[in-house]
Amino acid sequence: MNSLESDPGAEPVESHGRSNFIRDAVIEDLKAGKHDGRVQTRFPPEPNGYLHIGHAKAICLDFGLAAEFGGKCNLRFDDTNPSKEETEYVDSIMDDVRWLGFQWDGLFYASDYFPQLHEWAVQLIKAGKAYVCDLTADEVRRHRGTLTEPGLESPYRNRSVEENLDLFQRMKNGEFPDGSRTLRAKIDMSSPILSMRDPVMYRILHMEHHRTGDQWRIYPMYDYAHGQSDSIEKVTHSICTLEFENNRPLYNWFIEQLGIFPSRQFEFDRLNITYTLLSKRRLLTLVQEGHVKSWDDPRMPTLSGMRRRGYTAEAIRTFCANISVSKTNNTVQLSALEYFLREDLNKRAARVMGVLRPLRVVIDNYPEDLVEEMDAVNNPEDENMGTRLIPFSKVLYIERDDFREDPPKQFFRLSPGREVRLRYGYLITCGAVVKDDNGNILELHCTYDPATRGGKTPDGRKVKSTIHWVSAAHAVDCEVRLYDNLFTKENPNEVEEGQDFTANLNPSSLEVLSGCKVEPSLREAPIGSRYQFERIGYFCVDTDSAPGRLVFNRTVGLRDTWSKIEQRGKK
RNA sequence: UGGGGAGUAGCCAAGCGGUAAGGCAGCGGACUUUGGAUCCGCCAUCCGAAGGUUCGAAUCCUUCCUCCCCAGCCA
Repeated sequence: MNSLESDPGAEPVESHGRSNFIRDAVIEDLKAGKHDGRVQTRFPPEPNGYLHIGHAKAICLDFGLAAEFGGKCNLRFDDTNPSKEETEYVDSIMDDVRWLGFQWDGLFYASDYFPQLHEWAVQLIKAGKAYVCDLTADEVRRHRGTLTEPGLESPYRNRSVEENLDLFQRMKNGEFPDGSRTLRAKIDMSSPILSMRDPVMYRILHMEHHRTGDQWRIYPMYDYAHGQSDSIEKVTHSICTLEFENNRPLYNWFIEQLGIFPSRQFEFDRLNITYTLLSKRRLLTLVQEGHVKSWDDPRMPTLSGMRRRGYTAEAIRTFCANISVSKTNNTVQLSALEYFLREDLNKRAARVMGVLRPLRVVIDNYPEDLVEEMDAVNNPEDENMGTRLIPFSKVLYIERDDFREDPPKQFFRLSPGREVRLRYGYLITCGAVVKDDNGNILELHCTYDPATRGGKTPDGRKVKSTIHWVSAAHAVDCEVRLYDNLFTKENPNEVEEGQDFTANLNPSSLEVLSGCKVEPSLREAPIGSRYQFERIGYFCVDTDSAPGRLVFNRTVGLRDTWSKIEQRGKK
């Protein structure tokens, strides 16, 4: 997994400076001289899964703001729940952030702050603001009340400071079993804000932590750890997603009670994309239940999956900059992501010719043993990428899709009696169609016009179509993996009663093609390298490749006007 | 239902009292040795609804409607 080190993707990140309400707030604070003009953010993932494109939006915001205003952005792992967290995730997250093109200032872990957090808890107990509660999880829930009814105070709410101190110490010492007691903040059981109804600060968990080992038997809850961690690092703008708006009063409460640096929380909308699931929990399910091969399966919206599929960091950043940041629930169409992907790949990917579904073509009037080297442009968008030579010979492969025995209206490609251009080759005219006993087309016999070498037409004659090809004797065999949406529904979460999102899985999200033919220049193509197969799409060399065994991923297809016309004709 | 958020085109999204930016998608056309790329044009008399204030309202006020989040010892 993650074996694309060859592509650090760390181009310098320019700040786009596109306006959004959080950026506006930062500018306001700067104008007001807040924090002496200091801007500091943080990206705080929990290491319980791989990062996906939704995280990329947050990363671009957090790091982008810091970069734009000369501030700092830390990477902080929110590792307060050892039951879900692993170092594998920590490592992948660091890889992904770097690959996206960002470098953190400080690298921290919430677990670094366990001692300080503990000390503050003791301080709150002494101040009568926290107490040890012996209620079970179930009892706590029943005491919490409902949306419309106030909660009930815990019978343990008014223990003496001494008793609380003693009990908390013994919790810490590991004297009590999991779930038997908690430390709770003493706030207000009748608050209309549920998170203020004496929230749990610490729970007992006899569990190995990925960093602190068996040092702790009590672990702080998110609400008790997050704001203080921000505060310790002197984060000025703590940016998170909308669902945490409910937690903001509590975030502020701890900071105020403790009288520590007042980090301020801002919430923005999380990213949704059609036909895509962006939830670590669900992505974990896909991996664990084997619906995909791994976290970096190219069909996954994880950054590692997208990277393996051939996405560039630049394309993802441009996408994030363009969808902007607001507070509305939204679902961006997949086509928007693909647009920015193609836009970037168009500029950087070398053009090559590759035939996915080969159809043999014999040029009857071409000399038996002649091989000509044809000049081809590597990238019409970038002259600096130069040219290369492609061998042309008597027997070629063309795409099966580029031939129709009985061409529909508007089909401009090859058909009996018709002339087309072989890109950088010659103009050829189709003669005989050879079939087997079942009527399957085996090969085509064509004739070429020697005056059209390189695909030129000295007589000014026009052909309606130019198609790609590969010389049969020189072609390199390879496997090509075509990907389609992982889900068949725009909203994969929309399911019938009794089903779960896996019911919307697309059974043909992966199509493996073998016996594909690519031009010889690709023989030694390194893993991760990206190409445009002319007229087909963008492809990259997959990590499953090995010497003598080339595997390509289709990153995304080219815009396909013909298929649109054809679809329209069918309706 | 108590609390917290949000409603501008098919999808994102600017706009902050002076008469609806931009992008994606779509449609038309030009160009083309990729049906690619590029270029040009079209695409909201209207901003969830209804009232009101104002010379003037997407922007201010009132009421209503819809959607999202919160009742983990998850984050």
